[in-house]
Amino acid sequence: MAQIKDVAMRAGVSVASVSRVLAGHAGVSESIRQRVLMAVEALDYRPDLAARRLRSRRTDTIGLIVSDIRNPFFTEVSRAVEDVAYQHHLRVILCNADEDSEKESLYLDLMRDENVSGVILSPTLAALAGFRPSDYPFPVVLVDRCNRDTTADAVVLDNVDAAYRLTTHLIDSGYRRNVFFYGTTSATGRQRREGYAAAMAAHGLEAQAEALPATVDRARAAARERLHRRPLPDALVGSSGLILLGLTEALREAQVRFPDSVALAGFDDLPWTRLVEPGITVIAQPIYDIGRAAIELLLQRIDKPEQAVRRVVLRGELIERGSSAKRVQATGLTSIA
Amino acid sequence: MAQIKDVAMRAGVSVASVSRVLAGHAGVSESIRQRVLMAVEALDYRPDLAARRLRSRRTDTIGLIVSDIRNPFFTEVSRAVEDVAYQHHLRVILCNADEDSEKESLYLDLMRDENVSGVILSPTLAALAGFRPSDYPFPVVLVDRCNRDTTADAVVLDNVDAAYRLTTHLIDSGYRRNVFFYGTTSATGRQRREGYAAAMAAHGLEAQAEALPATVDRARAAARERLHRRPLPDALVGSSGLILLGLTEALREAQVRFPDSVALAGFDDLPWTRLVEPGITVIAQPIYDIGRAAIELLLQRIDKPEQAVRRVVLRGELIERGSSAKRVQATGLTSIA
DNA sequence: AAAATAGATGTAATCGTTTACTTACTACCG
DNA sequence: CGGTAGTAAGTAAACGATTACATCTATTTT
Repeated sequence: MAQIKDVAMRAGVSVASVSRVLAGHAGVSESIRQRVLMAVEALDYRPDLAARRLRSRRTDTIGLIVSDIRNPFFTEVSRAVEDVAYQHHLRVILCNADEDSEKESLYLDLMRDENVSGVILSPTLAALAGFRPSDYPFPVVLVDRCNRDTTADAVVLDNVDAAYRLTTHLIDSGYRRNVFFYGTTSATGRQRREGYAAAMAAHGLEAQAEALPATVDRARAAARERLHRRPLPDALVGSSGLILLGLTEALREAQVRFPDSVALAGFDDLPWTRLVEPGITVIAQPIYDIGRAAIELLLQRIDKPEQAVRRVVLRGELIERGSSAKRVQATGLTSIA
Repeated sequence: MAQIKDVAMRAGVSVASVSRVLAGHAGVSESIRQRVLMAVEALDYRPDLAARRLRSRRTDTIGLIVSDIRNPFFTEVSRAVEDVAYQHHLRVILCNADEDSEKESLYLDLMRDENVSGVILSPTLAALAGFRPSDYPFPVVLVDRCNRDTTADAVVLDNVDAAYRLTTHLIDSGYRRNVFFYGTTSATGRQRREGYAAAMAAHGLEAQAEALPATVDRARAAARERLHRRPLPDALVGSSGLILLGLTEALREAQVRFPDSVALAGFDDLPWTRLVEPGITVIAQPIYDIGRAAIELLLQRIDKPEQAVRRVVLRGELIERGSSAKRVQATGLTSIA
């Protein structure tokens, strides 16, 4: 394997010059530049990254810590992050913290060991409470989750507003007894519940929110249980893609047709929400953009560590489908046997 | 930041002893061992990974190169790989090659630069043709895609057999004019087409296979086109989860009900295949197991580079659902206006 | 009891870069 | 014309571990 000194020798220059050419530093004559590049080419020289990282104290690596890459939201975020990162010659270390704050801080320690240039984090509630960027030896950008009072770079959806609009849409469509299933494990679920509650209150309706861990299984179980209680809800609302999936499965399983018996709506415009007849009304998040904004914020922060803290809030788009079709006013006939 | 010499000083031993204790090497007395561990604890010492990697020439990092992490198949594979890798204190570098052989070899070069311990690769056709593990400076395990004559560690599904069983099931259920939509960009699609063709031939039926790039959009377009031609197929079969999704969208869009007008079946037991009424018949792949087998194979290969080449073939499970329900024998009445 | 061996520990070389510092040269200015 | 910048290139000292090799002690062997 060719080393930098081999290149230097072949080009008839010092190793310092080779290093300078490769780093793109100014102040190196064109003739040396050319000779070095030719030698690099001829020897197929590739710098040893371990040595470079040791000496330069930079790793050009970032960490991405999410709860679970299998959650389609984070899948898409990770794809965006990786696209942009690789374009900037950065590596990405992906970590699944499984909504477990212990695992999360384990991974954050790992990031320190790796001496990463920065981290994109979708924090657990524990990490978010009293989160201070200065507690970490690297820049951190929060994604998807962030409290109102958190002072850190962050990219989030307008959760409260989106849930408010979704709920209002249901009410306007004639559904009044709307039950909101939300994840308690993250700040996002709480904020969406808040928007839901506000919309219900604005119409003089009683909020019924069911708190649960944000998994498909738990959502299915909770919905199943709720469908056995009376009075039956007018609509079920899921605060995330996973929860919405669980709700949908429960309705199918109980053979409750929507929107005839119970309407349905939720978050995340995943392919299946279009396929399930008659289509599910959702708030579509610009997920790829969220990921891209996060990595771009991080790149800027790495570049200018002292720059003012910034928060990017993206707007969710309401997509109306059959699952929340305007209710035919035949009150009293909507309950199932 | 504490260094190894600080630890050595505090423990009253040499740096070599500290290194040996941390590496878990034998031949170090219990008393020194204890003193070192206490000093490490007291100073919160964390070894510098760049230095370690430079000197030891090992990175404890592996590469995972797939076409697109957003493909649920690879999402699940990556989760399995990461789970096992982190358990073994290995980092994972994830790369999306987008089914582009140029990008793929770019990433393979990157793996060389990173001096990874090994790579798990879902190869493009170009990479697979004449693939030789010895062409790479690191061990490679193939996943999902592999030719009959490829001599390399690999983990794949019994593609030919699975497609054969799926097709036979359709034929047995009364569907004879079955059109197979398969991806040409990977070896997997071709193998599944082979199984399909064999099953059709075994029943004296004419195979109709539509080749296309394995994306949702292309599959939807191809199916849409086919649904405008006459005679209408008895069944559509998709050779992957993405293709099956495209087919399903096309059927919905054309308002063709399945299985009444046209039956439907395919690969990958994704959550939505259960939700779409009346459920879609699929071959379920043990995806997590595929990923786990791949990383385990890689770990063993790293451990014993000279070990014989191994191939793990996992069996797909046929899950029958409504989309391929036994046809009511009312021949001639199945075409739509 | 001397020699050989094994085992624990320490010393210092090494991994392959980047970069601070030195040197050489040129050009400009008073 | 001497002195002073300014620029381009080179020399060698980091970076912080691991590990080959040397050393020392204790034990076994002859």
